[in-house]
Amino acid sequence: MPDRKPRHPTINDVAARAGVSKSLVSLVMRNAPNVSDERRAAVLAAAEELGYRPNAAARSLVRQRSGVFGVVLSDLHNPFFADVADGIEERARAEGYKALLSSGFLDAGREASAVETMLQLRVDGLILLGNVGEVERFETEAKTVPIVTVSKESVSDRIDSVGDDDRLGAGMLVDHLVGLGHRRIAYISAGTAGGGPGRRAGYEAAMRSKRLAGEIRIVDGAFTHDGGRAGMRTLIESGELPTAVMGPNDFAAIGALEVADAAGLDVPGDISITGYDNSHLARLRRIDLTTIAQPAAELGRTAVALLLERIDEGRKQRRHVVLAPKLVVGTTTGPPRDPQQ
Amino acid sequence: MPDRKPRHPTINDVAARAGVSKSLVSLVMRNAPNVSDERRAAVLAAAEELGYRPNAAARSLVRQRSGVFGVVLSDLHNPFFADVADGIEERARAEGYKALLSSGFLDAGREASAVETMLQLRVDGLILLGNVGEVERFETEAKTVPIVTVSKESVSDRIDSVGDDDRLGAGMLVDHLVGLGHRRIAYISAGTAGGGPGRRAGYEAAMRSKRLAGEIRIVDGAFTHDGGRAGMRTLIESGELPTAVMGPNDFAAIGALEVADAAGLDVPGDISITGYDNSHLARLRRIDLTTIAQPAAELGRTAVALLLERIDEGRKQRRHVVLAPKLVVGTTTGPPRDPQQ
DNA sequence: GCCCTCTGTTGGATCGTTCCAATCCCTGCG
DNA sequence: CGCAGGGATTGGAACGATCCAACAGAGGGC
Repeated sequence: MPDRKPRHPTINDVAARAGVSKSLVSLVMRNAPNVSDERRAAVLAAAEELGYRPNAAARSLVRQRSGVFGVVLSDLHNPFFADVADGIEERARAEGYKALLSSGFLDAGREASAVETMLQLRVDGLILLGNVGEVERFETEAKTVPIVTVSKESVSDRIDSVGDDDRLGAGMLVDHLVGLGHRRIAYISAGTAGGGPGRRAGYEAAMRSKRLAGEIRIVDGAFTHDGGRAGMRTLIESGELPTAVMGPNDFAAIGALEVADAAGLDVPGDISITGYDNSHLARLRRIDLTTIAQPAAELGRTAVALLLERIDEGRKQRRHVVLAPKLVVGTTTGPPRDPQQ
Repeated sequence: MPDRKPRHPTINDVAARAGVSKSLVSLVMRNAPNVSDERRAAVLAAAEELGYRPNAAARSLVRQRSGVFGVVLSDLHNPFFADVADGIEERARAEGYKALLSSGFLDAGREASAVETMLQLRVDGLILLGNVGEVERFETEAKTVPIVTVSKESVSDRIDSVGDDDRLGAGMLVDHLVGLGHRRIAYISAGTAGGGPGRRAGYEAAMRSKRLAGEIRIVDGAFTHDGGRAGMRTLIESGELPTAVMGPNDFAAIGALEVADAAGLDVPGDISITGYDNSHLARLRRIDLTTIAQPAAELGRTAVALLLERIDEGRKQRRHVVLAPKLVVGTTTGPPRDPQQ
């Protein structure tokens, strides 16, 4: 069979061509000092001619570190995660690490399998972005690799986390709405993924502290467009429309917004809608959602910093970093038509 | 120093604990036949107890294949790429491969470095999604790894590609606009990335075939929100507003839309706007962009299929697969206010 | 002239797997 | 009873890098 697929040249091929030992090639590749200029040049030339490229698998095997951080994000379509990923990559690169991503497709099983892949690759650190499944599943693996979750507080003391204060953020939205005169404020819930539980708890707590415990109303949804749609449909079909609806994130809030639009409801006249994340989706002029801004890139950078603390400084005890959320008022909220006393 | 970080257990640790040879552990792990039930059970139990996880680096080193496809996407924020990535992952998984992603951050240098990382990892195939740089840079590496570009036709005969017919798609938009009565149709260009050149060429060709060569007008932009904004601003500030503007993709078109809105222009009354991709952004009710639908998931699946043809069937000659674009009419296009003869 | 240091270079062991050939044990058949 | 054949198991040689101890040669100091 002619035209066999050429094999990758190895360090030995380069050594033979440059007339030096493989050790010297290795030194040149890692550009170590104490290599004579002529040999260095010869090795580089040989490598160039052969199209040599170090084999990361072999390197990682002997060095016992891969120089890679794995990022498993729950949903590639959520722009908020893209912002966080930017922050991760930026910081990782600055520290000499690569970031490799994998999607969990909003499914606990596929998420776990993505994590498994990363662990088999022996990543030097693992970042879970808005993961769907229970963080504690990875308790055991955290003994050998540092793991950080973003937007979801971990209760394991081997797993670090970084997020904004979801309870506080949700509370700020309730305060904002109540300040406008709302009382019947519903919440579209999104299960246990990411900041779901915290936001929901924040909503409930804030409602209670405003003496609106009786008005607490939670419908099922999800962190997706469709999830928001479903939640809003439930509310409309119930016949008892609240005057305001809080979505678990921007994505879902926009779904809710669309259903409201389609039902002929005026936003915010008939109903106010809020999101969470301040993704650039929310900032589209025609959407202009009232929402909570999370410092996405900062979240990403911090996640990397937490990994580095464990790797370089050998930190052993858990850290949970909480960043401050910020209210962003758009045009999807306003006073209710008939102010309630 | 107490509490040393535990090392990963190896196949030898499992073998010792189960009282068998490492070879047998290897056989069990790959669940080979001809292993007695009792030994198999013993090995699995030992592996479980130790939390054994195969080391992908070691495996890939000896097997000379990693079981991984690398995906370098130019922009994590572009929802169109997320759709394509879904298709890639789906098909890869079905074929027993993993897909790992890396972002090129819309920068040729960082893109090249992401590709380099993938190559060092010895991925079994590489997919470039809407890449910014010249595909031909990777001509040499394509000798050892199959490479497919999505949304950008390659002129190298070692690199396959899959995309929709950008020229045709752009032509369909021109036809649509001309059919509505438009003549002064401008195009916001986005350089050489992804389908840029094809779409632009399609626009120019269609204008000419409609005998509107004299109306061809191209302003600089980019495949981003800001790129579309800048293009639209240029048009507005020129004082000579066209009656229709075509964006190079949805993202940019929406940026243009926002600038038009902000300038108090009625869309489509004063100006019609079109995009490209039919990303779910375009389908937001409040946006409802006229655009061209690309079969995103199908693009992704096809990209994987092309890799597999090279890997499994040893195909050597180049293939370029072109899928059919489809016009999706929204409410951002309509007849011009003063129909031009 | 001898020893010591420093610079530059080298071979061999090693990382954790897979693969291959070799071995061992058992069963059935002539 | 001997032997072929098959199933189950094993040790050792890869794979392609890094790291370490060792060493050659050039000066320098005494």
